[in-house]
Amino acid sequence: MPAGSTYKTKQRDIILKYFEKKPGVHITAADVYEHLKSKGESIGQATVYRQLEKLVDDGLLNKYIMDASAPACFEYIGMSAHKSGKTCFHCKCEKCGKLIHLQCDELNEIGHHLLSDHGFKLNPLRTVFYGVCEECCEKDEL
Amino acid sequence: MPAGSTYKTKQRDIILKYFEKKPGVHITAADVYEHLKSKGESIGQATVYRQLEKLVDDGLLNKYIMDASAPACFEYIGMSAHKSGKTCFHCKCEKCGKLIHLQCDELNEIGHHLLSDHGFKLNPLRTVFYGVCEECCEKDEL
DNA sequence: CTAAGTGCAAAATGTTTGCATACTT
DNA sequence: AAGTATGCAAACATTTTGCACTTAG
Repeated sequence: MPAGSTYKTKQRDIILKYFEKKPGVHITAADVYEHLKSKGESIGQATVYRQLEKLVDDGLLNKYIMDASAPACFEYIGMSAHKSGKTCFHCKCEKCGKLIHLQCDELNEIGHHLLSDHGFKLNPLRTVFYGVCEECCEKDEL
Repeated sequence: MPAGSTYKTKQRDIILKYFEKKPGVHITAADVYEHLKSKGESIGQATVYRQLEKLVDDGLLNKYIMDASAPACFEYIGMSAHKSGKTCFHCKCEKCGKLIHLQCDELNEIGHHLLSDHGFKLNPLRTVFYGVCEECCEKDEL
C-alpha cells in the first residue's frame, strides 16, 4: 500500500546520512534536530518527525518506544537486514536500558512458527524483547 | 527494592476491581478515569496514573506502549500468570492494530533459549511481537 | 503542473508534579 | 504521629497539525 511516492529531498538525505553513520545506535528526534542545528544544516522539527516516520515505513529505520513520556528512539537498520538473510533481533534490558543486538538462527524459527501455526507474519525489525540482561541478572542475585 | 509500603486505599481497590473484571483486556488510564466517573466513583486522574504505576510495579497489571502519542494500555494479569506456568504472549498487527493473545508452549521456548544461549531473561509480559495478522496478510495478497 | 515536502508557530495529547488536605497503619 | 495517598490545577514534554510556500517528479 504505497500511500504515494516518496520524494528525494535534501532533508531526507541529511537525516538518513546522519543515521547511516551510527548504525545500531539509538537516536531521538530531538537528537537529530539538535545535531543538525549545531552543524548548520537546520531542519524544522516537524520535518524531522515526518521524515523519521517515513524512514520507518520504508524500513530504513526502526522505532523503539521504551517508555511513555520519554522520546521515541530511532535506529538505522538500512539494507543490512534486508540484504543478508540474517535477521537482527533486539533485546532491551529493563534495568539498565541497554540494547542488545542478536543475530541468531534459532530466533528466526519463532518467525516461522508464528506464521505457520498462528498465521502471524512477524516483523523482526519492529519487535523488541524486553527483559533483564546478563549483567543485571547477576546484580540481582547478589 | 520496596520503595516504601503500599497502603490499601479505597481508590486502589476500585481501580483494581475494575481490572479484575476484564482480564486480558487493554485499558487506558483515560478508560479507567472515564468509567469510574460515569459510575459515580470518580477518582482524580493523577491518582489513576499513580495507582496504575504502582499496580504495574506490584505485578498485578501490565503496561503496553504501542505507539508514542497514543495512551499506554494496561492489562490485568493478576495471579493468573504467576500461578499457571502458562505465559501469554502478545502480537500486535501493524496494519489493523489488532492485539492477539497467544498462549503457546513453543513460544515459551524462546524464553529458555534467550536465557541459556544469550543470558537474557525475557519478560514475556512486556514483550510485544509486531507484524501482520492473518486477515491483513490475506488482504495484502489480493 | 501536480503531488509531495518544508518550516514555522500553534495546538493537541498523554503524563507528571506541587501542594494542601485526608487517610492508613 | 509518621508515612502515604488523594485531588485539583498547573506544568511538561513529545509529537502532531494548519497553512502558506517551496521543491521534486
